[in-house]
Amino acid sequence: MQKKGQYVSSFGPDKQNIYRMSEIESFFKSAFSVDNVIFGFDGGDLKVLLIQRGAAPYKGKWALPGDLVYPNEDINTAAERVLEQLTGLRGVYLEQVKAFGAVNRHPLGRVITIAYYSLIKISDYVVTPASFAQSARWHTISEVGELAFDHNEILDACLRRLKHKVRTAPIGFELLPPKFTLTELQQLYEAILVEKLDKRNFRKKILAMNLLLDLNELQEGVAHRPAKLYQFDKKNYEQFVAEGFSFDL
Amino acid sequence: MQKKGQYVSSFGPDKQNIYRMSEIESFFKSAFSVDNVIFGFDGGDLKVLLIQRGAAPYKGKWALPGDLVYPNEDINTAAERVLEQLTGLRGVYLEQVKAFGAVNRHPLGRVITIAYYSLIKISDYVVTPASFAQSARWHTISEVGELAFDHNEILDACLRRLKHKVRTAPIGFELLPPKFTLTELQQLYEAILVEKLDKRNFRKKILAMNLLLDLNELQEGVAHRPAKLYQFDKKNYEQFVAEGFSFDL
DNA sequence: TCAAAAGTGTTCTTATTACACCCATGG
DNA sequence: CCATGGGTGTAATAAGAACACTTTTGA
Repeated sequence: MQKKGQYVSSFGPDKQNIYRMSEIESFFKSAFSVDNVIFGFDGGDLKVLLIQRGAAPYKGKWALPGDLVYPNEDINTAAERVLEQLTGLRGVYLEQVKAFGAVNRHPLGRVITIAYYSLIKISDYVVTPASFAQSARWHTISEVGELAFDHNEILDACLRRLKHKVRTAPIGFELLPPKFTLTELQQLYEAILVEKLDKRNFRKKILAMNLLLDLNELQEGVAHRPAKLYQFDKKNYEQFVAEGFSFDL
Repeated sequence: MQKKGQYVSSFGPDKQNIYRMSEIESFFKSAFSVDNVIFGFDGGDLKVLLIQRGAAPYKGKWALPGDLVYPNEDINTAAERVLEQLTGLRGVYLEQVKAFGAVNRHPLGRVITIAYYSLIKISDYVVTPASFAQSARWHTISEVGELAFDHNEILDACLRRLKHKVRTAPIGFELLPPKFTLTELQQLYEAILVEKLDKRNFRKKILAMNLLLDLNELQEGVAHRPAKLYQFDKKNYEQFVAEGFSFDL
């Protein structure tokens, strides 16, 4: 550990010569990456999109999709790029969670990674022809085994963040098709929160928010009473927020 | 932007030769830093400890204390080191918030920073002889002006996190001396939340949690009825958490 | 006519809010 | 004896939890 007084402070108040390479070059032998926990929902389970590694280290292991951040690329852009390269999707919900920076988290060098999660409609995802995408598969959250690197820890942190966020912001809809039934919505929440919810209380609460647009359409071809279809009313939500409303489920 | 199929994925499933320097060396021309929002409370205002920069860039501007992360140092360790070098304190509350990685956030190179905040008892802080610490001053949060780099954005993010966390975990006590009155505790919450609280309701709620140990001691030397002194009961808190309790104010 | 999921209200309990006066001390 | 902040309880309202039966469809 450095002794007191050598403090640098974002290139330091006291270090005039911070750019002498003899002093500073070792700081530039590191890299940063982004890793993206891509969540999907198939009507029953919450899923995460993992790729199987084709090269060492951790060859054959499942891992989160990620990549090194390019020198001229914002970290958010890097996360969007990883998502788009794997799924072809743009403009989906994406949130940074935190950085993971243990010294030995990557066996081949010092790599700090920034963890993101994104929410996609699983039906929008089609396997792209790119070779890396061939090795991608959806995994049910509860059945994810041991992952490469510190990716289990990253997945856990993103899951915790999602569980919290889904109760305080209307982001659950990002995982559903544009038209959905109240039961589908409830099952989504139950899958994320890992908790059964009371049907009547759930419907009462969500409908009272006035965020769902009743499409006056019904399910078709189901062997039971067809459910009404709803859509998330984003315009209303934004107006309510402007008036001081905050989503709370 | 890279074209599809060149995806690397934490050194990639498909890149056998990722370590050929011709391909990868440009990723290692970056650095990471930590920046630490050190909060304190003086009985009236929430404060943040800033340092005045003595060198370009942003010479003379106030900035968050921070430093580059050493090649063999965990990021949390780096944040602890920054805190200790500036304040002499160890083992205080410290939490990572998120990474900031805009390409041009640092004018002299590509530096991604990981933001932390910490909570210290302002009375424990004494200016250390180290030269960098001479330039450190406590600033009332509401009076912080324009800071160096993207430090206003970082401060805002840490403040938002603190506001949330202080309601869901008993971390407010980290900012108070070991013995405190209920009014001091309430004023702390009011300063952080920027909101007046009802005295009776606040006391009822906090005392009902059984987290405060009544020390059977009174304030001395005050020109009014002396208040009872309390202490945070960490043992009780940990036991309650184990039993399923969660702090909520 | 059966199976399967949709849809719908009320009661009870718990938490939140609003609010005003007497008390103990030092100056 | 005055000024200052400490300390206390209750009633009204709102939010959350528990709970069961009828409806509509396809097979």
